Amino acid sequence: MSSATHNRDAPHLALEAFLPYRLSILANTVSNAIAREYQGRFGLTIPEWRVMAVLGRFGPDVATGICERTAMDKVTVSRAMNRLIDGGLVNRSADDSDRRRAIARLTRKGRSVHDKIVPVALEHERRIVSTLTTAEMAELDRLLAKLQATASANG
Amino acid sequence: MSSATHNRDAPHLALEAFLPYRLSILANTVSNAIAREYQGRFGLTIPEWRVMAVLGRFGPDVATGICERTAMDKVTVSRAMNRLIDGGLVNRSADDSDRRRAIARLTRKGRSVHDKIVPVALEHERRIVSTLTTAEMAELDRLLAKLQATASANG
DNA sequence: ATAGTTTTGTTACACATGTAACCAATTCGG
DNA sequence: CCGAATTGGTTACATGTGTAACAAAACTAT
Repeated sequence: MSSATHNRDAPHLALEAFLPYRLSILANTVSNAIAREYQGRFGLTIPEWRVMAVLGRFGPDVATGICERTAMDKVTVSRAMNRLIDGGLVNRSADDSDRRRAIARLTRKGRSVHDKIVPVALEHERRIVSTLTTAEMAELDRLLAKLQATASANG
Repeated sequence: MSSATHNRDAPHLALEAFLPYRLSILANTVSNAIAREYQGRFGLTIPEWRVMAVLGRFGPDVATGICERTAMDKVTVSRAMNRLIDGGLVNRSADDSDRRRAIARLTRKGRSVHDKIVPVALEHERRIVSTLTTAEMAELDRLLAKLQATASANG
């Protein structure tokens, strides 16, 4: 096993304290843990589940709307939607007033799957934040919002 | 444009407040912003830069060690290392006491690139956290550590 | 009306990724 | 010792991803 000491005489990045790195690890750990559940039980990928969550949360929507709400690429959304349609979880109907647009909505089956996953996802989140006090949760909320605002602006 | 109101009478997930989702967006926003800089200027991918950061931070190491420190898959590390070796940024020498192991280290060129990127990465991080007070930074640090510990345990 | 532009969504391509299978070196058990 | 299990690392395959090119529909403005 190599030493845990770091180089003192050269510039280096304290990776274990570097915010982008920590955020990335944390986000992956959390997302993957939840994803395992709905991938195993329902065969859904992360983009697929996100599309369903948006439809369940905000009602029928066009692909562009889902892009905005999920921050996912439109290609990713397009493909996720097609897989959901193949699986019978979502259907799509043309918008008569603008035939480029296709309005997606959860099917009865899709709604049923959605309603089964939501509690699982919420329970998972609850477990993860369960070590935080109410005040800490509020503070986390505030800090994440602040960071996101700055990061988006600098993007 | 569809309404911003949500479904009140069915279970739904308030995506915009859902922690895994927010973490994922934030981590991607931040990582991509920094990645653009070292991809554009040095042609490095995120895994490649992470390998270099670990070698610069902790000194020569075997692939397994890098996997542990970065939480990246061993295949990802293997490929990133090979690209770095092709580019002359890293070299590898067999460990005589265990010839399965190959110890990677930054070349002079690799060290030079590393030393150019570190300040850029730190400056980027500084910009992002610059809206936080010292107390908020400390709190963020604490909260992320707490979340990571719980998430890892539940993984 | 109609040419040019914008918007919505899909397809083609190039590339990154993880799982699983694999090879080679080492260690473990008898 | 010697075969079996383990470990370090790479390769093959299937899949996921984003950029760019594209097609179709709808605006815009003469």
